[in-house]
Amino acid sequence: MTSTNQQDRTSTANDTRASVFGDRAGRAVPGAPPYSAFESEDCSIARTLALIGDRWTLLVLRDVSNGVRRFDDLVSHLGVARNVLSRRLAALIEAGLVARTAYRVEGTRERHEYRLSHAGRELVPILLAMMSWGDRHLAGQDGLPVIPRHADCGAQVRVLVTCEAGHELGDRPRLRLEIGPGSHRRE
Amino acid sequence: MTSTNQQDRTSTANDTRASVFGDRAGRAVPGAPPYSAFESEDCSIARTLALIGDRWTLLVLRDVSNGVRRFDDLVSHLGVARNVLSRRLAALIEAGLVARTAYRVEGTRERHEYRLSHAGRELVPILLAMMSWGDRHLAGQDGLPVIPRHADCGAQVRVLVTCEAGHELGDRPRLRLEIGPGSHRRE
DNA sequence: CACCTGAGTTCCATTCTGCAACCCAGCTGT
DNA sequence: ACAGCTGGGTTGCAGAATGGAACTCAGGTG
Repeated sequence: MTSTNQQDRTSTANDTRASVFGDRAGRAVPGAPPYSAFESEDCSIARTLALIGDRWTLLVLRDVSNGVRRFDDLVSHLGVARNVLSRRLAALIEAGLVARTAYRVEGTRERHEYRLSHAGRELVPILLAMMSWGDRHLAGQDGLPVIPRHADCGAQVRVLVTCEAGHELGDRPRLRLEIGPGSHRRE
Repeated sequence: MTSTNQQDRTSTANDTRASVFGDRAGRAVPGAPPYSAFESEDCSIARTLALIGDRWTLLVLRDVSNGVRRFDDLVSHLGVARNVLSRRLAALIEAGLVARTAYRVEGTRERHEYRLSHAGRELVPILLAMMSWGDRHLAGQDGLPVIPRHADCGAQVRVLVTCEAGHELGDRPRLRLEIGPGSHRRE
């Protein structure tokens, strides 16, 4: 309360229940319930993290997407414990992010390799966003470790936040979150 | 070996040491050392994950960026244990992603709140990329939990992968990784 | 002066990770 | 035929991270 100038009709227009996100003033749309009034689990970020948010999974996906496809290669490149890798891969296969396929090199016995599924491949933008942030904030004095390029034209690749009206929102996008139908109130 | 047709001059042109990333054929540029020949830690993804890659940190950042700024509010909204939150916040402050500031509401005693620093705000694209992936692959039948909009124009926001030549790379970008000066060979 | 609240700490029980050893199935060389 | 190697794991145990609940502490209130 103590709000001067309150127009307070419980909503701005047809109850969008908007909240702030990356705001500057820290003020929600007046009258709208705050973000914290909705379940923390009703969130695509939370659900995605439940799948890939442990210490190794994203590194496994990074390596698999970079052509490191075999169990022992992953163990030796990542330094992950074998049992942990085994469990992670099983979970990724279960979730449909990775496919385990058999192949035979001719004269050798059958082997397995791991590849990203389509859904797994769609995680690449997340990896790119992390790479970009790390490049800006955690690069050593040697320069960038890795430069991602467009496979077709060779130009450097980056992640942009844009809106459907065509604006480019920059590195620290100022957003307003609209609570959608998939959110539920707490308590 | 057993490679037919090897042109094998240890590099394509001036030693770009390129590797594949999100490829389709699984073949590295001929002659270039594979991705796995370089240290896994020389990677902005790995460094970023070392900072924010645990079970709670990204959710804390999500909540803080959404205006949930106080310790007890975070505990109750996230369901995180108090000691864990305490340690996470300390680490985030230490890393410069979050600032802890005192404020006083008038007549009450001094309180603290957590806000994202500029560097912390720059993590928002990572959160958006995760949200977008989760929206596509893990949405319930109720619809999207949350819709991010441009604070200025209200249009829906999305994350795009583009290259500097102006191409749009789509949801499953096909990349080629160039090993940069910040990478070091293993062994 | 007793009580409340926000913001943490401290102390354990449980769970997850790391390490090393072991296992097993196909080849391969002798 | 059989010992050895290699890829691809599983098992068992020690140590680290997490969850839960109780305790602390300071400032403000009735």
